[in-house]
Amino acid sequence: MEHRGNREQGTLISELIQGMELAKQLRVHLDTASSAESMDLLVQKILSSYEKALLILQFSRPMSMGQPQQNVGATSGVPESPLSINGSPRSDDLDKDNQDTRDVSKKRKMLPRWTDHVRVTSENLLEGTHDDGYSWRKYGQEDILGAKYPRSYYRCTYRHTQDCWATKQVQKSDEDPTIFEITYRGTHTCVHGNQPVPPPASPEKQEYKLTNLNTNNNQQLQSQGILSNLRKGPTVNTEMATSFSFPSTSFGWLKTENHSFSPSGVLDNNNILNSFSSPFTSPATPELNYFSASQPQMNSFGGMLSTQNSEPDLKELISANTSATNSPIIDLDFSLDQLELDPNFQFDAQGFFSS
DNA sequence: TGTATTTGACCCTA
DNA sequence: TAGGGTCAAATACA
Repeated sequence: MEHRGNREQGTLISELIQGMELAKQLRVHLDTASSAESMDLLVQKILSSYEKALLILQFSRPMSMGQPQQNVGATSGVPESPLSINGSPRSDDLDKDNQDTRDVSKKRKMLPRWTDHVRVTSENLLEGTHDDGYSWRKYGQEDILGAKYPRSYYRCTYRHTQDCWATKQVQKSDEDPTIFEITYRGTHTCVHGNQPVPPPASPEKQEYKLTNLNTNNNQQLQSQGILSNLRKGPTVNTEMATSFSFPSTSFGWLKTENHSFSPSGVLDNNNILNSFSSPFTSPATPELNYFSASQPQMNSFGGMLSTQNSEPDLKELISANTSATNSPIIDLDFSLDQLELDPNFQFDAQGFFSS
């Protein structure tokens, strides 16, 4: 099944690339005012390629991409109690279906993820002691290859009692030991936090992420209620910077006196982040983090196909997005960096995939 | 196959 | 006794 999925991915990529190339040719034809017949032929080829790609997606979804329970988990950050099926996730008598469920529970790559950088002061030198408004229980610590300091793993204290699947990883920065890099995964669904617990990202917002990341129009964001939903972030007593889990392009946010956040200078004036109004509150919900993390080098495909995005995170993002929308590209798991999309080629995520 | 992540058992502490 | 940290082992993933 794995091999079949890989083969389908390869075919899918080929079809999409072919479609893109044909679109490029069509553009050349348009520029040179070629005959209507040749352009019509190209259009037919393009449509054919994308139809094939969509067919591949549709047929492969039930097998390798369509794991509804996984999608639900990705949407809300709360897998549907995968561990409670047999009592123990390590049971060797798990049948195949349960094996799939267990896969969801183990490395929950689908969960939205973002990273805080917390500078520790004399007031809280102990790692992980900063108050981010939630109750955590440490469940592991591991030395990470190439890192000076071990990484600690925390999960929500109320995982079992309230089925809250939020986790975080805390690791001391190699460069600056006074900074702890805290990576959050999933959103809290428990009600024990010091702060109001944000509801899981709604499908509408997830859809918004997919289709509107290529806009740097602050007014548009506000009109859709996105900015107004910004929640005050972790209440940390320390100087704190927040960045996001697009490793190669982490954006820094320096906390200011009034507990708001401002760009730390990584981004230039053309960046989408500067289109947000200031003061900017700490990202607290994944969807907003991904908004902030959307790349300055925007291009097509809803603005998410940045060459700077690391592939795993990009796949995460896409999965998170699509899982909430029942889009045909659910769990699309191909190497996006193989696709060199023409900057002028406009994917209309909604229109394109809904036909 | 090596590494990262998660689990459950065990222990400590308030 | 409940809650949290430590640790070895299991497991997923690249």
